[in-house]
Amino acid sequence: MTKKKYRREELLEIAIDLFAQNGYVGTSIRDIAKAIDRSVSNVYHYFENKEELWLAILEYSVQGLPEKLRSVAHGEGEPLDRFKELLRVHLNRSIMHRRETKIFFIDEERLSPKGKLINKQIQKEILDIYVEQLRILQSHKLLRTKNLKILAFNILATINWFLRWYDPEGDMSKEEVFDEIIGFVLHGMCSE
Amino acid sequence: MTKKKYRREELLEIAIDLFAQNGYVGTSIRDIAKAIDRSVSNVYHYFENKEELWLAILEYSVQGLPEKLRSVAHGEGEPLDRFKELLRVHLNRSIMHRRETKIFFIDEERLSPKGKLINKQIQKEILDIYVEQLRILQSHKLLRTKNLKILAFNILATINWFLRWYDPEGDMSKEEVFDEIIGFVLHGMCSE
DNA sequence: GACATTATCGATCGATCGTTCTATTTTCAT
DNA sequence: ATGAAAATAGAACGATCGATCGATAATGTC
Repeated sequence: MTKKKYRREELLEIAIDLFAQNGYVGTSIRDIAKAIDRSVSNVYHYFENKEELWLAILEYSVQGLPEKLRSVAHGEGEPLDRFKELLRVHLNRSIMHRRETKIFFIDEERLSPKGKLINKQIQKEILDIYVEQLRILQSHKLLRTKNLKILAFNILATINWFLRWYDPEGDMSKEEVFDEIIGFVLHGMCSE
Repeated sequence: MTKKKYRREELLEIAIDLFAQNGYVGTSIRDIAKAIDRSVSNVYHYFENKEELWLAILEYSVQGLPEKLRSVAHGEGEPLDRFKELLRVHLNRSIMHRRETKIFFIDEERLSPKGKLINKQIQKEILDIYVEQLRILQSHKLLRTKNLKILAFNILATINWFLRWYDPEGDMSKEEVFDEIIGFVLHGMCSE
């Protein structure tokens, strides 16, 4: 039982690596099988087809993100502090699931209708969480704009883009970078 | 003479459409040929191979972006006004070359070393332009952070992400959205 | 130890991929 | 009008793709 899970998750791990590096279309079942030194049929033994494998990865990692964000958003404390915590948790989760998060944003247009739907749905869930939190901040007169949706998009832009440039081996610590990003989201680039 | 250019650019236009929609790996030469109702060999008559076609698209559209941004950045006026204009021109250019800009950011990892190099180079050029302008603003004590590179990344995040969510058919005009984004970049989400 | 289940493999399928080849038509300068 | 050059088409190549098949090996249950 645990053995079965284990061998299956080994496959998932390898697939995550390859998908993150070469994308959905750019990764073949043979690539995955070769990388883990198994046969092609072995992959099909654990996953019905290529897209189910892809979706299993999403389920394996990204799918839990909305729930996690919600639990933080609905926590205690000052609204603005909660929002900062939301950003921090989101950033942290992105970096902990770096590969899966990358996968989530590449080749999204190349999935089947079912896959596309799931992808879009998760993205919408996350957007809604942010819009909801922004609405609370707005009711406290803490925001400088009333276009909550665009504001949420801009915030998510900053969060989702950072995986593209952040280098874990760089000279800045994770926390420093997070503070920098959160500062930007809250106050932008200007000093006054 | 113009005929040759014309037929070649017809091909480019179709290729841009398909690449933007299905990505580099997701678009076959046959797809392109079929879409424009020509033969596969005809495509190879105008472009040496698939990647040269891809690079021709970059040259055709995106390659001119750094030059354009530089000309705006080196223009006249107050530094902060110049920077706003820089953002506006960049956003406008993105939306005018919507498909090509999308192409520029998808499948970048799946190119040959040569293609990857060109892609990275253009991105670095653009980043440098922003860092340079931010340095000027910093010397005028207009910035709230000293991490210019991270700040530039965050700004570019907002600009480059907006193509993912902006709907030209939506109820907000282009200019309204631009103002919203520029406001976010300058002052973030908070009112004070 | 017998037996059903699970895991794994190699071979193979038809489809499609990027690319090349040869041949034919069209265009254009002379 | 003629001949070179450019444009186009169709067939084919070897490689690879996702997926399936039947057979074999490993595992767990009774």
